Amino acid sequence: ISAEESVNGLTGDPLASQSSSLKPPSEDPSGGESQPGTPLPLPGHSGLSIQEMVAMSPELDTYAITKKVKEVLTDNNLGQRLFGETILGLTQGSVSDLLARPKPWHKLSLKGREPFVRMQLWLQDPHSVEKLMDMKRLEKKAYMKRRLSSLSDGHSVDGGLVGSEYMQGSQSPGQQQLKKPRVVLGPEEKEALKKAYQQKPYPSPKTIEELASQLNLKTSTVINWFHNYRSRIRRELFIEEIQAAGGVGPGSEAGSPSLRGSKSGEGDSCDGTESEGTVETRQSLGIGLEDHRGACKDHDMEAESEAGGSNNSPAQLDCTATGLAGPEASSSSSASSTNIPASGPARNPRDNNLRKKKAANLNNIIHRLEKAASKEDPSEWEF
DNA sequence: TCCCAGTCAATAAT
DNA sequence: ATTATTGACTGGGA
Repeated sequence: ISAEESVNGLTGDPLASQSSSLKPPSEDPSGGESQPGTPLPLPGHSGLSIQEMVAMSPELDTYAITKKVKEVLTDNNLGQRLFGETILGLTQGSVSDLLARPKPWHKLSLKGREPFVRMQLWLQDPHSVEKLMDMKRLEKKAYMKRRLSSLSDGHSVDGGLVGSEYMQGSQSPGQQQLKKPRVVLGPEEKEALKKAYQQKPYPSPKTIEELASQLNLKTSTVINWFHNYRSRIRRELFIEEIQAAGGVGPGSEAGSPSLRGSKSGEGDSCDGTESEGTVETRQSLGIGLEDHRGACKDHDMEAESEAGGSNNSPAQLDCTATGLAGPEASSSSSASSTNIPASGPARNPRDNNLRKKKAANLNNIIHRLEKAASKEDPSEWEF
């Protein structure tokens, strides 16, 4: 009991970033008063806003922090939803992502560092756990209350809250179907997109358009997919960087690029008959992990190679759909014919599609370099 | 405009 | 019930 959280004076907070429009859900767990845009309780501390603290934070070991946080949470049976909502001001999904794949401190933007600073602060707080547990109890109580009242009272309670609408229902008078159906790409579509990515991480609008129509997807979906894929690949690399450097735990050496296999899964296997290794990817994590940000300038220039492709540099196979319906085809994917990967035996038990990711990233880098090289003076090539 | 970093939020997977 | 995944959105850059 005793929810003695000294909410203290709100830290001025000049401009609350964060705008977010409506946020219907987000039930407010009992009494706790919290504004949608409020920077969160934020541990007492001096009267600094987090932003200020982030700005002067000394460089934290994000990996160690997330590791510790995960440990504390599991040890005490605290879920990441509660933790995220209460301590970080983030949703469960974001927390999960953050804890599982923290980016190294130096690659984080100011905003991106914020959650880590909050976590650090939380870890330092001697009562961190108790406070969270209190919150949990509080929530449970509120939940029980609701249940009980709806049970004994037999019905609706809250006076108008939540206007969530279901959708579905095909018809309904004047309906605006305001409830995104949530696009879900089928395995084949992802497959095709990945393939396209490997040849061209930065497809031209033309190519995107083409992919979209071939896969029967909205253009924006394809664009989004590329954006997401690129950044997620990038992130994977960051992780490697951390693990390779960290001296934590037994073993863990620097030098031998041994990587624990990520989950298998991922049907994938792009290599067709053609050889196996994708180009020489033999970079034993040594390349420039620098942050060549802002070093390259670029003008546009896209060399497109369509069909007849005869150019290509690295190894590559034909692109376009992977045994996908042709151009049109109404059909609604789904079902799918468990495609038969044609190339019979996937002779590759030891997948490690991690290599592939690296290769893809190399292509990515190459892409940028080429762009920079094609025009303008090569300022500085750093290697 | 395109890109990216951060997130959200629906829904898959455990 | 939680945690993991992922298409889409937002805001900042250039």
